[in-house]
Amino acid sequence: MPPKPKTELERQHLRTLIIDAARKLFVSRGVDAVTMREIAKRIGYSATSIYLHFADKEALLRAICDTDFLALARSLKNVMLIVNPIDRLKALSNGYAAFALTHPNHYRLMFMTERAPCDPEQSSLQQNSAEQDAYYQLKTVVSDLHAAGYFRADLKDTDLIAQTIWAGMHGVCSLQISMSEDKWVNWCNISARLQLIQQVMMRGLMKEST
Amino acid sequence: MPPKPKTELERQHLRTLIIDAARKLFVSRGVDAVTMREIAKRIGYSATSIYLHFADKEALLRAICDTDFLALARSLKNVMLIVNPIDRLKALSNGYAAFALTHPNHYRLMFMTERAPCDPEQSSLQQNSAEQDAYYQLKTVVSDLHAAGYFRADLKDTDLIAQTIWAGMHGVCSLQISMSEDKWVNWCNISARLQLIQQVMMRGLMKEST
DNA sequence: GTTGTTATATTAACAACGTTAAGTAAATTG
DNA sequence: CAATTTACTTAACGTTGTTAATATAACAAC
Repeated sequence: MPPKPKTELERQHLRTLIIDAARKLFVSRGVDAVTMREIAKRIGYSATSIYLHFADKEALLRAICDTDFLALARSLKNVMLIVNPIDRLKALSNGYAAFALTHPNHYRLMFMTERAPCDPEQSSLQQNSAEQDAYYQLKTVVSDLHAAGYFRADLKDTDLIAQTIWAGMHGVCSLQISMSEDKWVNWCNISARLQLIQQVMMRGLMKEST
Repeated sequence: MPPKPKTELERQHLRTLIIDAARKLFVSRGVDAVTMREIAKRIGYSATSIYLHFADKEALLRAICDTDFLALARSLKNVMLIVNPIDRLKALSNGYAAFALTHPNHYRLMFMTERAPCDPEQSSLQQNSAEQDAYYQLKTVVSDLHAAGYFRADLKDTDLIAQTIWAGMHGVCSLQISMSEDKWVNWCNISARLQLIQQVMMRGLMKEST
């Protein structure tokens, strides 16, 4: 393949090409199949070419994570338009679970794998953006619910509430992803588990009247 | 090293020697450092000798998991003696979290890593044993609480309740293990998160009167 | 006691991985 | 047109998991 002359910011295009190829590999063949050589093959380049765009595999995986975080936030963008905060929280939870269970390998990479901690300074994503930051989306709903007086009187830290709700959903989703085939446990239907954890979160965090 | 004559069931001893060496490696140097060669070095054998006792690395990891599951159940054995089921559930949750957070690498291996599903038939552990099966321990407490009429009227499936409590605890612990260094989220104190999820579970699952 | 046979371990070696070094061809620059 | 730079490739290295080939020691049989 003949080496072309220098290019402007179509370097960026190549970066996203690499990332997309890797993400498709993730989906179709799982984590272990995502090798530098295989990624390169998919885009018609040599494996070493990837190193012209990413310092190492870790950096590439981080970039993939960024893309996935963005995809998650985008998939939740519409539910943020729901006015009623209770309905919005339910829809947000359901959307989160849907993302996790339809993209288990991506979810694994994003939330279940050891990785150099994500630094907002270095990320391409905008923190506290309603369209790019899923955690901010959750925190917004929690804030709205808090302002409307839904939560129990002793609950004042919106971060703490948000992280607890997240933990509940993440617990169900991640157990489903990594252990649902395990015969040791008599697993209940995933829908039932998702429904109950949401109910429990609501009941546990909110005032009785609700 | 001179090859000794055949041995009886001190083969078993060698197996546990390998497993223990690997587990210590897990603790001290993390998942990536656990290579067949490094394990072998620790026990003074050649890497290929391990294959006389385990089919492959997966089988060894599964055996390590078994040992860890047993260790978890053992660490919870004493709390099972608590008579009051509410106190017992609290103690069980706290013990579970303590295990997870003091042995994060083991916890990762047990509950957060892709692995051939554990088949009770092949496991060395006894299912439904109060001393070897942590899930059974949880289910027992849930059953006791259910029998004593603590749970809301619409909750009848003890498996579903147990799995939901588990998911809540697992959610907090696993997020702590894999994301606590992440700067994107303004993480609250882990103790506060553990306390709140337990409260929420109790309130969410049990009758108001409690 | 020599001879097999078997069990236990070793060293060599392979394929696949991430990654670095060295080399090559096209465009740009003086 | 020579020199440099850019974008890539192929070779190669070190480390993995794993298999093949080999060696050594005990036991059994005659």
